[in-house]
Amino acid sequence: MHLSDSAVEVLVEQLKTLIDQRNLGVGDPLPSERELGEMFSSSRTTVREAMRILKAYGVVEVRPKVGAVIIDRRMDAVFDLYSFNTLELSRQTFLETQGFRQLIEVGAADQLFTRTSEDDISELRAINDTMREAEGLHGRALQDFNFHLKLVSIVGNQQLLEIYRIMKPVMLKIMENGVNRIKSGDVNFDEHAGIVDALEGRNRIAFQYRMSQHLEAGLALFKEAD
Amino acid sequence: MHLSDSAVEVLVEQLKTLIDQRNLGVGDPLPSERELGEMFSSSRTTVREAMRILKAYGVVEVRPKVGAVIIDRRMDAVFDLYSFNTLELSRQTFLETQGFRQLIEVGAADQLFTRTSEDDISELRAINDTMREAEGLHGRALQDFNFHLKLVSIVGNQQLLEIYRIMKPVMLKIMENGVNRIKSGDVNFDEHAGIVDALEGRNRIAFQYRMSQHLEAGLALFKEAD
DNA sequence: AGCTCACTATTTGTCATACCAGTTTGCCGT
DNA sequence: ACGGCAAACTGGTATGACAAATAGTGAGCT
Repeated sequence: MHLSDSAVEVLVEQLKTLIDQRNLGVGDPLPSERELGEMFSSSRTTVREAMRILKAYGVVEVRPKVGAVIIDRRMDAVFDLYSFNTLELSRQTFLETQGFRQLIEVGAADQLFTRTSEDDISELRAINDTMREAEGLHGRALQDFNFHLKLVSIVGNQQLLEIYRIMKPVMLKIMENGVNRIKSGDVNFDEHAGIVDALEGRNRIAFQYRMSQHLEAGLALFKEAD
Repeated sequence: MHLSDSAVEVLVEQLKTLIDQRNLGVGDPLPSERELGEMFSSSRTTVREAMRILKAYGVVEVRPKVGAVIIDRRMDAVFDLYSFNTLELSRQTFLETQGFRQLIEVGAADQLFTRTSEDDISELRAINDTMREAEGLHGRALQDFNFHLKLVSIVGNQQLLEIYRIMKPVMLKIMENGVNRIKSGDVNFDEHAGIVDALEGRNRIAFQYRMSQHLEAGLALFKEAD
């Protein structure tokens, strides 16, 4: 996939296979930097740059004298990614994320219809109420996210939940933009309410139409902004 | 946030504020490594390690012999995190992966119906033919994967494709087991053919039913194998 | 014996330097 | 004004050196 054959990136792959082959897990140590350089015929500079990548990914922790041990703080790494608040979301990031959500949340109608309970409906409405009364842009965006997260959680797929957890920071930013620049909080509240109604009544057409509209609004704005 | 005293991580923060202060956005160039070292009284080694972090975060792109420019591929970076520990992940989430596929591929019927062209249909059938004639378990599983990947690619969501790319090893394993222990290659071929027929005829009920059946088989195996 | 503490050896962190292989820039001659 | 060519610049890697940190060792004391 990677066209660039930078020695560092090659080394990262080699380290990956090393971890794989030796069946190393969390807590297991890696060889020292000089040793790795010896193993893969690279300078320590190259090894260190590769280790920086692994550290940035949150898969190794390095301490002087003790060396590198395998960890799994990838979630923290994701959080770090979005410490770059200064950067505007790129158009591509926005479109992809929103498109993905649309695919999931519109497409999950069938699963939702068979799985949603009365309690789920109540909870969705409660979250929506909370959102309307939430203070500040960030607070409303957070509740907006919680609403959609609850929807996805009803589907009951752990991996999907994990993906949403990862994408949470991006989604929050999108929602802040959406609530801020496109719709007032009340419009958002009404749209959510309509979605819940359609879900409760198992109205497939209405659900998918309203969900599409709900997600499309932000998408359209961004498309024309290009 | 981080209490880190490491010079590299300090430098990362400094670069972040530099980007902020100069109001740099996507496409803007950064000073050269030597220049940055001069600015922040650091060696080029330190600068390079900091740049590695930014690269891993997907916020800068470095073109050799030219320089670094700001980008925003943080989404890609997020999914790079999951290029690690595929084996371990797979054990935990065989069921979830299959459930996820079901969610996507059954749920994407609407998108598929509006987007699928004649050429897509032909290609799907060609892949299916290739699968029937493929040699060996692994070869058939690979073509099986290609069939489903093609389906997903029709949906046209880049992020979803990326997820499939990441899950590929897990899916291949599932498929090898499926083809090996449950169905003969011919059964698999027939199921695919039925799915393509339903897709071509825009028969929603048939498509979703057949796809569910097709994916459910592998799921059942792992349920009982557990 | 058991505990304390200083020391040693090893490892990471950072730096300075050098060289390579391309890219950009700008000057020079026409 | 323009084309071509060389110098300056840039990232990629290697090497060697030293500082800082710390796990492990072992001497010395109680």
